[in-house]
Amino acid sequence: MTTTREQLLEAALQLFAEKGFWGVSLSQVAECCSITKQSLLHHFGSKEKLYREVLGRIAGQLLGVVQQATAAVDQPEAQLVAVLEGLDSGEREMEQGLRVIMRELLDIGERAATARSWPMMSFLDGLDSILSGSLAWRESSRAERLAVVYQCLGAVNYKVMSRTTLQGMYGKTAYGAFEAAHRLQLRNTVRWLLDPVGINARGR
Amino acid sequence: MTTTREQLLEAALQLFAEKGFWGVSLSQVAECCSITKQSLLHHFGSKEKLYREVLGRIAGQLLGVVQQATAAVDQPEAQLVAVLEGLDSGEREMEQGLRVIMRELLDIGERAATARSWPMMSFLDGLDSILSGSLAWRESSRAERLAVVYQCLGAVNYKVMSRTTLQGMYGKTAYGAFEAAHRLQLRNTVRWLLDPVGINARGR
DNA sequence: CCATCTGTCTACCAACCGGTAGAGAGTGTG
DNA sequence: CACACTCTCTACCGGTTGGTAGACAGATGG
Repeated sequence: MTTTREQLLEAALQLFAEKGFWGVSLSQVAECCSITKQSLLHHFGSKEKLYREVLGRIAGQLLGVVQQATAAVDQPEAQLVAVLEGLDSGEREMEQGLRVIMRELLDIGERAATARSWPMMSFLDGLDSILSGSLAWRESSRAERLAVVYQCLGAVNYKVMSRTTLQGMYGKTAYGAFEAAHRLQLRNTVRWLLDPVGINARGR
Repeated sequence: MTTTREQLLEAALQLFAEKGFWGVSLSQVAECCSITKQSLLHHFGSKEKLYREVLGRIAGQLLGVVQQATAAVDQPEAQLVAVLEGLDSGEREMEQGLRVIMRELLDIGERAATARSWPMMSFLDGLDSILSGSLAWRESSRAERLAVVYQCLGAVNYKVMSRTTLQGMYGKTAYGAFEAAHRLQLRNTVRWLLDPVGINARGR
């Protein structure tokens, strides 16, 4: 049985993903679980704390994707692909998490003043160590690896963020074709990025 | 001389970029130009209309980047690189525009119900036609080209969105190294993506 | 000189915001 | 039974929101 607290967190995740921190009111979150705003406040103390808890959940989820990928397969290339496809699995909770993270990225500088440790740090570290394990990037600088990681993450994230829009713009079937092409394209790119033969061609 | 109206639009762009539609109040925008909220409303009628006008400006700006790139150079590869580097030029107004667009992407589904034609459509079309002009993608499907476009756009956008965060996380000098690596990496990827020799290797 | 238009202002509105205080209900636990 | 604890509730707070009504100043133009 799911506790009220958990239901609240789930509803908060969804709403924060859809409308962002400033776009969501506590009463809206509470209403989703058919309780009053004041009961919600009893559970979490403040809006900021609720948000932070949601953020923590997402961080854990992302870390889980990395751990699962590194445990499942051996080759760095396959691991990276597994992570990226994990993020792009289409699962609702994952998409919502990525949306919140993206909003968090956009909002930083505003609420960031209230010292909130960036929860994605360890996730990035995980990806970095995957890359460090590959032949192609074994002796690269951290900046170079981060650039590669960011290129992959950017491609996946931007696509996930755009899903609703693109579906509305092109229709569901056309979007399906795009999604398939994007997935294939990304996999090929990763293969190329981690191909040790191509090092010189990449101009490092 | 810049009119009050233009000053307001500029301030609105900056604030919408920083805090999003719901995070900005009309009084804040007005305060930036030292007038009252009610005077602002006199100019634009409503918050939604002000926002739409800002969005229109950004769309024009993005379109300008594409037109400038296609006018300046001939080869599709160089054109695409020019567009991407135009987006990533570091210019304040451009970064703010991209941030607003990203927020718009995230918010859609919420305010999208109020029938707002997606202003990025023609921008995407421009990139699509650049790609169509390349040897590698001349006979591809629209979905395939869109996948490539999205991969590039995603990489650039995600990096621009993350700038503040990464600078705070790694420091300014380390971020500079990352930025250089990312730029180089992206250019190499574009070169590879548009290389007609590699078509079969990409598994199409 | 008068009429019109533009821009800004003060004053105000109902609605909602995040958060507090405190009461009541239900559930163990001694 | 009595106490404590968890949860939810109603009632309320000061402050802010987007938006309206109407007055006033200054320019423009017939």
